[in-house]
Amino acid sequence: MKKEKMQDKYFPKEFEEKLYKEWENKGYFRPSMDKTKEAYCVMMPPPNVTGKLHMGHALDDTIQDILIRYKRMNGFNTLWLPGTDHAAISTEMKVVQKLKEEGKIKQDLGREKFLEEAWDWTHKYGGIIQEQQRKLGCSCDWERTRFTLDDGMSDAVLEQFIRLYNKGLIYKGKRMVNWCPSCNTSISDAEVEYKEEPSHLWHIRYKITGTENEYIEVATTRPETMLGDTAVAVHPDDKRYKNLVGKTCILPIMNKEIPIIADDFVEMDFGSGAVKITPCHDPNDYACGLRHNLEMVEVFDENFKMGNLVPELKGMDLLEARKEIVKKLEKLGNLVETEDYTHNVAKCERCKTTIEPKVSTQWFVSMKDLGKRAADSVRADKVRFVPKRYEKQYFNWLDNIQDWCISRQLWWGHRIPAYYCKDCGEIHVAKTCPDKCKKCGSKNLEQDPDTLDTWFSSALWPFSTLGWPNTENEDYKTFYPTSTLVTGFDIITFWISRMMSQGLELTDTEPFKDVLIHGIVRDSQGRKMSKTLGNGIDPLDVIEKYGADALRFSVISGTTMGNDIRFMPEKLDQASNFANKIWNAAKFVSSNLADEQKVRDFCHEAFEKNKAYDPKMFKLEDKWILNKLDKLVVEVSKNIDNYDIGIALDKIYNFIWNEFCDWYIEMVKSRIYSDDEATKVQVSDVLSHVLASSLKLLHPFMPFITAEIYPHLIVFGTEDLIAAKWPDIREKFVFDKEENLVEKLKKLIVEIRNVRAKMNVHPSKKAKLILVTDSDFEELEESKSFLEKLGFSDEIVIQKDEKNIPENAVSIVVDNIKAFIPFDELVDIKEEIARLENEKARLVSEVERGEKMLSNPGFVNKAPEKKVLEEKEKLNNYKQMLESVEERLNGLKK
RNA sequence: GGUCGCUUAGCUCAGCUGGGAGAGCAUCUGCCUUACAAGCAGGAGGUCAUAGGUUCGAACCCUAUAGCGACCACCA
Repeated sequence: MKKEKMQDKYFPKEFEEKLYKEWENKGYFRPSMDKTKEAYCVMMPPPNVTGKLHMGHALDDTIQDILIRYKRMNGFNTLWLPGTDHAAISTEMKVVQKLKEEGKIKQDLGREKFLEEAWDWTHKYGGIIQEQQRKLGCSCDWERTRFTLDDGMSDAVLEQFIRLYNKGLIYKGKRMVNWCPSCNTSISDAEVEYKEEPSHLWHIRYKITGTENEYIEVATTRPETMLGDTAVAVHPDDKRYKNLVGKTCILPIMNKEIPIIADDFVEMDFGSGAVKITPCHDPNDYACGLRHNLEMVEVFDENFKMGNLVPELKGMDLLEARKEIVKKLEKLGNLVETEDYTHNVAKCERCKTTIEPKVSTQWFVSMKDLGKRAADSVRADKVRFVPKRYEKQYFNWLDNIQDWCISRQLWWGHRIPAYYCKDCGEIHVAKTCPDKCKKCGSKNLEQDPDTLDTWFSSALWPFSTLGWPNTENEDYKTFYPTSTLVTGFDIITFWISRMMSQGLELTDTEPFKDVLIHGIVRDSQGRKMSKTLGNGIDPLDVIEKYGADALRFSVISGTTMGNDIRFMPEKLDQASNFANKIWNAAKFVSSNLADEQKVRDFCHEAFEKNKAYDPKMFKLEDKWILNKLDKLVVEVSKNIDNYDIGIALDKIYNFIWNEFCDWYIEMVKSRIYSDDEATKVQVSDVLSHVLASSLKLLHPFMPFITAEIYPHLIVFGTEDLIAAKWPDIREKFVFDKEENLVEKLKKLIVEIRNVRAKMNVHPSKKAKLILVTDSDFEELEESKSFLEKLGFSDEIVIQKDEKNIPENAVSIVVDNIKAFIPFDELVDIKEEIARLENEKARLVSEVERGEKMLSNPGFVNKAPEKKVLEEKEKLNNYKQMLESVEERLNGLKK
């Protein structure tokens, strides 16, 4: 079969899309479901259904794709399951916004119509990201795509809710929750972020009841809440206020008598040491209020405007009211001081609105036991975090966990499966509405209007996607628990800890074995990419310009797991230069291969099966590259297994560029162009094998270019690289000796070149090269052709002793090889002596260092034996070299 | 406030369990050598933040300090 000629230039756009379609059509993304193979499964963290791909996804997806492709090539039954998340608040906000633009509001529309709108929205904008993931080359099984609001997934959520409820782990309770006045819903602690804002600390004095001029001073950042104060608290040990505890004071403006109480949550050192207690509008105050059985007075109305406590302020915006109240207090003489103060303000993660604490009835998951189990499991090493340090963040969260508020006052999401009897109030938790109340028999039942936190369904992702609660289906049995979870550190608390706790509770096992944490992608200045800064880089623009392979390379090369990545556009140049280099090398190799059948007949299969190499088949440089390649395969495999994918990629990069292209191809060019067919067949075979193997190693990282090139080579098995077998791992490197020799010769060549440059020898001036060596004699004989590359020697003579060396020859020593180049009249003896003196000085210091090390009893006794032997050998080499240099020097000086 | 991380070449970053400092880009020198000038061959450039300690030996382990960053908690 004649191979098609490769395109002249590397244009990724010309084949990336074509290849992807081909892979998808041929079903390569589907798991093999071969029961004899070990399963490997990755669940893609579901992006927001209406989201777009950003650099974070590009990184996350690339890592996962690398793992999946690697495992696939290693014969695993691989499943990478993609999907999207309904993203409750985020999507609902967008739909509300859209309605607003049409002049409609959610409540007028009604629940059913609103949900229709939301589904329309989802269908319209959903799936964009999945198209983008295809462009990136993600080899996930699209046929198994899941959406968190799918029927199956919804059923899993109901099952989860009911099971936890029946076990008493879900309860409904009145609590102080974080309330977002803009989203109009409660949100969980994890959805709150804090932002420093400049503000003031107002010091206000409350008059002690029954006194004329005695006050107690409190400090607050929110004077507008003082209307709802129902106590003043001091620390029980605070001597300043000891005598006041139990007395009462007068709340200004309201002119209300409130108690002074002692509670040890008060910090004596802060402010005045006395705190006003507003149970309805501060979490600490609320807790304190419950402890002391204080009156609960709401200051605000349900829209977070001022309530009716002071009629003239009714309906006023909170910040306005703050000013008014401060004015009033000042007038009344109760304002003591206004201090500048920056404090952390709670903000809604989604819409950045200031969060208000609010007492309301919500559903909670009791997290204490669940959290402990999740933490213990990682402590017992049932799940491995990579890098390990992120375990601490995980523990930190779980060890201090609060109950999880899961109800949201939204419509877009899984509706809480709780039905209330309107007659007797009985709660029924069930998948569908019961016919009648189990207590009073009334048929007047109504479902809870609230929906569940998005993360409640996400917590089930590793198993609900596989068909749970049906644990008998093939996918669940095969792929659960999953293998590796890949995600960013920002989501450890939101997601990982919850998947762990829910997974352990509902499936009785850890949902994954490894957790691979990566950093975030920052801009070139190290800033977070954000919409407001406008510094985001659109991965699609990058793909358009440089190709997906370059993008993938740029986020993986030279990075470490868990560390942030600064995105340097220069790296894209490096990446596409690399791709171009590969392209050209492949073009060269493929167009110069000998007849395919002859190559196959020759010895090609020796590479494919784990056979020992036949040394007679190869030239020195072949052995060198083969040995290097085999070592590379071992190292890269090990690196990927350890998730050191950045290191793995850089090793492949270095091998292909520096070893294969710049040395091997250059070295064998004369053989490639040879008229002798046997020579050509031989070198074609090695060229094709080494390049094809490198492409295999590189394929997980840069799938497109590798797959495009691969069929142009002479390969065994499938021509579709995505399904090719990972290169064999050889136990023994039989050509270590040859590799070593070539490295020496490479050094020698460099040295010789330097000497020539130094001596100003014209390139056209040829010379004789005499190599003297005690060992490796045969190999040196064999390496004559290798050395011919030097190009300046008329003649290469190899001998065992230093006979017939002309006096004026320049000498170069590399390990146990001595080279002499008689430059005839060209050699300036003085310069040569100077050069040798330099060389001698270098060697003396090396010998000194070696001797010092080896005469050090600590080193000899404590260092690993291998290391000591290495050092000994090195020292011997240096000594020999030194001897030879000295000899030569003495000869010249005479 | 608690926890964690980072500090290595001009820039961006690697450096596995301690055993002679690395890559890419930038820069300098010489090459338009028929795969590739998006290239080739060479070179220069580092007290591995600082100060102590452990060790025969420290970029790596320990302690402290400084600068930067992240996460958690939140103080009214």
